[in-house]
Amino acid sequence: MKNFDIAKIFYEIADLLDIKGVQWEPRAYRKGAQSLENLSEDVSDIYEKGSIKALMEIPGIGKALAEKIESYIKTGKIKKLEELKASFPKHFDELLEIPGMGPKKALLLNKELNIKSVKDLEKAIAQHKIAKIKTLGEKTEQNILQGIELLKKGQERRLIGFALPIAEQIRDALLDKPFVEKAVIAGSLRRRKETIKDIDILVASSEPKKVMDFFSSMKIIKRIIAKGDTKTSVILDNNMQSDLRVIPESQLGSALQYFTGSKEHGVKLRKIVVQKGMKLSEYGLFDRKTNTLLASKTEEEIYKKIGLQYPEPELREDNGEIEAALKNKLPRLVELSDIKGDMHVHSDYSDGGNTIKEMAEAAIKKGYEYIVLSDHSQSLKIAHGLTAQDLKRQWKDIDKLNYKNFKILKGTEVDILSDGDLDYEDSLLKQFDFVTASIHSGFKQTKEKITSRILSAIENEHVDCIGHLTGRLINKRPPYDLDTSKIFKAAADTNTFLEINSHPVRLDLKDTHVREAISKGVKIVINTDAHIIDELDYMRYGVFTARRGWAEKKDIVNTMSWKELRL
DNA sequence: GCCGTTTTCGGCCCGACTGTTTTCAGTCG
Repeated sequence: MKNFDIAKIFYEIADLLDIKGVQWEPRAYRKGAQSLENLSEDVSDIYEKGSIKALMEIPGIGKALAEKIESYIKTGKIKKLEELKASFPKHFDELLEIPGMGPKKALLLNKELNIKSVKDLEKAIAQHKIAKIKTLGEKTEQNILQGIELLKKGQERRLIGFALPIAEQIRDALLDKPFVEKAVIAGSLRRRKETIKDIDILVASSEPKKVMDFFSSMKIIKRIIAKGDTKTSVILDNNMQSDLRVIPESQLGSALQYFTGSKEHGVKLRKIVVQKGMKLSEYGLFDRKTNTLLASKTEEEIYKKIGLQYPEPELREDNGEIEAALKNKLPRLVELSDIKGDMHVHSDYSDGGNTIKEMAEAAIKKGYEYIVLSDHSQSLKIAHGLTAQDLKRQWKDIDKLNYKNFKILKGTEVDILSDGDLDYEDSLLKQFDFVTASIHSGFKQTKEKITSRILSAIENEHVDCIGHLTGRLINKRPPYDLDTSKIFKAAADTNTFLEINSHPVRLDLKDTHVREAISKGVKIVINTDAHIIDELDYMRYGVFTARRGWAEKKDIVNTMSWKELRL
């Protein structure tokens, strides 16, 4: 679909126009881009049916943007972007990726210190030049430095929500080939870590050369680092590294065990193997004395022969899973198919991109029994937070939508305000079926203050759940300072649920929090916080996080039907 | 650059937070 490619270009144009100091236009491009992303139909199809005129029917697309879409469909290029790019130094737009760096600061730095790239900027900071600029200062210099560090980390490790779809695309392309028997994603992606450094793929095939040739000629590959009989390493066009290994199908299990990791899990596992008079490598499990092959085809066989319960990949971090497996005490992890509803979704009543009806019908398609419509509360003006009057209208709308075997529950994502009060009165809160309370302001308050804000929300009898507890945005914003153990205890005591927000940039609670919370008796809800129907698909990332936190079905609230929930 | 009238120009979500400038500009969501 071309929609997303064009949207990306529009976003780029918007950024560059921002640097130029152009007013309003960037907003128009961003709006147009968003609109394209929300479109279910391919723009090329729309264009073919009714040319420019049909394109202009799309909200946020006028004559100018429609012409640019036409140009992209016809030529694969948009002249305006090329021209804008040409008017800036080559890596100048990278500066905007630094958190806290906007167009104005970037332009100022360029003017005062001739800074053209992140590299130039680092040099200037090392020489302490930023602090000396009139309108900037010591703090700003430090903040920029931290921003650069965060940015670099971000480049090292990409979000699983970014990496997994790419890995799946490569895997599926391989599976399509007749000379590929099996293709599996391994490494940290298979363990479902929240961030990923490179993409590891294993292929079972008896024709390794053909596999390597196909892989290294794929379109998304930018550069080949190494290419051999069993292993090929490449750099993808998104700058991630990807390693492909080819083995005979008979060794897929041992190879998968080896290349899934983690390293620590493997080390400890092999220690036990040695104690038992065996040896384990990527080629198989062997008897140490006779060198006879004991197992290699599947991971299940291998773990069984070692005398261990099979650990799901998400558990393999040497966090006690080997000890538990020896005693046959591994948890039976929750699965995506256990999820019966999404308890935190938005609609176009606040800042969502789809109507209640559209969200509901997308949820029905996923096989859910319910959603909890949880639009923002009144103080969050930026997101069109709902007033009590808006809610009355919304509830009427919900009541009109009456589905068989599917329920739209009346909820809210109510703001926990800076002073700790909730954004709605108790008399209103009690009318909701389900109340999620979240923080969207005052991120930099002291640990005591933020903790007490959350504790008071937890203690409110009408609050059912706390949304994205720590507020972190992976690689972008650190979590706020919190006393999580106090919070987990209070949540358990009051039977207030904690959310795993499944958005790949949040994953909040994170895996380790989940495990701790569950051990203290806290119940967890896995939500997507979807603002458009496509984001309902984020559910799997939340489930991954729950599994990495050793969560079972019984720990997860939304594995229950809405009747069991008794809302 | 889009949209919707007041029908061809003027408005476009706006408040919190930060740092530094002392009365506000830049960034974020």
